[in-house]
Amino acid sequence: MRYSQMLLPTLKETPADAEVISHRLMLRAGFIRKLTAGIYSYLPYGLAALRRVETIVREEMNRAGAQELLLPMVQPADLWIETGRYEKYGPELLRFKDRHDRESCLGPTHEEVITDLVRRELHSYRDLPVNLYQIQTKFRDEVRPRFGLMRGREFLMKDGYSFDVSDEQADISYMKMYEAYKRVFSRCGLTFRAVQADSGAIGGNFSHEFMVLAETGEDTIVVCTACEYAANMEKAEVKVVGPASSEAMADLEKIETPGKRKVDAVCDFLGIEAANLVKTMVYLADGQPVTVLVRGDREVEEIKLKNLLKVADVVLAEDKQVFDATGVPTGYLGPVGLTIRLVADQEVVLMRNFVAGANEKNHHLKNVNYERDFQVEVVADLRKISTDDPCPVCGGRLELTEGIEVGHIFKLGTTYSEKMNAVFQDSDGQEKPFVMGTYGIGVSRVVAAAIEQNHDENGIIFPMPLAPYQAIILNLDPKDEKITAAAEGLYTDLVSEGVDVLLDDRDERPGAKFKDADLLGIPFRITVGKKFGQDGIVELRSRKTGESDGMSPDRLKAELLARIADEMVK
RNA sequence: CGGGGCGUAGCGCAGCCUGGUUAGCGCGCCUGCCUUGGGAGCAGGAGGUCGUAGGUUCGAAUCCUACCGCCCCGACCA
Repeated sequence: MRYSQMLLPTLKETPADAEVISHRLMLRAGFIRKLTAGIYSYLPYGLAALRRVETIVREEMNRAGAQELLLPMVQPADLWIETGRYEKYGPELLRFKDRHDRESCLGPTHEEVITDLVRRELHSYRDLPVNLYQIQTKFRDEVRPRFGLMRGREFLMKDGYSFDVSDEQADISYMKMYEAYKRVFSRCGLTFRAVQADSGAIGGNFSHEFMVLAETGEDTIVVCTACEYAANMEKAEVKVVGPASSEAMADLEKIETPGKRKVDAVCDFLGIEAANLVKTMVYLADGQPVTVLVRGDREVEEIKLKNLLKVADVVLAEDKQVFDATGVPTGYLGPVGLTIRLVADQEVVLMRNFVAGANEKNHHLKNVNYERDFQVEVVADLRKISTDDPCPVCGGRLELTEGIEVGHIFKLGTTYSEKMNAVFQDSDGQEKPFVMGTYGIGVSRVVAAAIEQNHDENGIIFPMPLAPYQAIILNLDPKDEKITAAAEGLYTDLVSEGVDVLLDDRDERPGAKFKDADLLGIPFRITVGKKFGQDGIVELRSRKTGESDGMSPDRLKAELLARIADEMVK
């Protein structure tokens, strides 16, 4: 491609409404332009990067035995009513009526449509397993779109669905996708982790998120420094440390703690550690009060609580709500004698002689003990994991890191097939619901994540597999015949060798061309300038390392081909 | 949906508080000259419903009201 003929509007200054780095660079490098909140046009250069990701995804999906198809984006409400999601999905589902007054929606995901297709077309166990995928624009009417392509309302997604005869077979399909996803992100040249995610009702280790490690990530993940373990913070299970305290139980003692409501204040006042105190937190679980006990220095993980209670929503109760539910002002709540629902983090039952609120203003209790002084409904892992905790798998040291979710695979089981009566006849003649799995990759988000992970102060540094062009040739003086002939010759030769090359033939000064080349992040830059005029030398420079070598055009061709091949992740 | 901020030329901004001829600056764009290894220089030029609507006023970019749009934090979510 010739730069002079390409719609590639680079910006010297960053538009004011872009905050995160990938968004800024995508605007500056002429990738995208915003149409309205969360909705972007892809310009030729951005589309080329998107296509790179798509190609890798296709190759790996096909390799794993999946078949590509394309499902409609406009969907009838009826299907969504069948699964109950028309109500459940909420305002993120964009609904509208067509001219015949039929309720419709824009597809935010395609479980309903694919299940409908499969129930019509597949009837026998002989047809299974089958794995179908598409690469398509999704629309989710996000409350708060942000960060450019990172969280748009309209975005490009690969979504795939597997159908199997049994749970065991579905596990095999799942693992195939797990492996395929690892290959996809490796081939994209990304640093990522596959982490265990919250699999909600399904349970087990059958939900993984693929997280690209980058500071701007919206998720926090815990990774083990010693083994392969990695999990979303929300999901990370806490391994209970140590046996129960063997200390003898002391007598319960009520003490006055005037005005001491916060953990720190109580600890200072009594001269104890937060680890010897139990916090009593009241949550509203779908509106109903539930009390949670955790050690003073720990924090409640609300997702875990939500899953334990099997409710849609948990929020920390406000002071007034706490008082209404318990008759005790916040700060003096404790488990002893409390009459509302009570659940405890597993750590609490191991503690001896701890301090807790006395359920009376300005008073706390000393030497409280589980079982002797109070009972709870459930003991479970309810707190946030911390870097003090050991790895739940190997006991190693944990680290926290930010991640961008670029993929999510999930074993669905028969949830959808049962609701939609999608069944096949098994070898024994019985009708059975398909066992399903669902697998998504945020294609446009992968591009954003790649930029988050690969840039410097001058612009993007594309990993070779995602680069829209592998090399850019700078003709530094288009008015010089000799230089121009050399640049054009190199361009023609490289194109015929199958290299994706951009030729900067614009009538711009050298500085502008250098700046743009850096900004665009093309892995190799070939400069044809006055050194060629003098000694027949052209320059080959790596965007990543900044190293450059002068050489003859012939040598450059061979050298470039070898280095491109070298940087393509197989 | 709660909190905060912002809408003035394609982009980045000033002017607004304290109303007053023709609304400025830098970059970009157009023409010409000149220049060609890190976003040059000179000269000339085009480009504006000051987000929209209403109000106050002799007079509104500036004050008031409503609405619309955009960004950030939170809640939520992939």
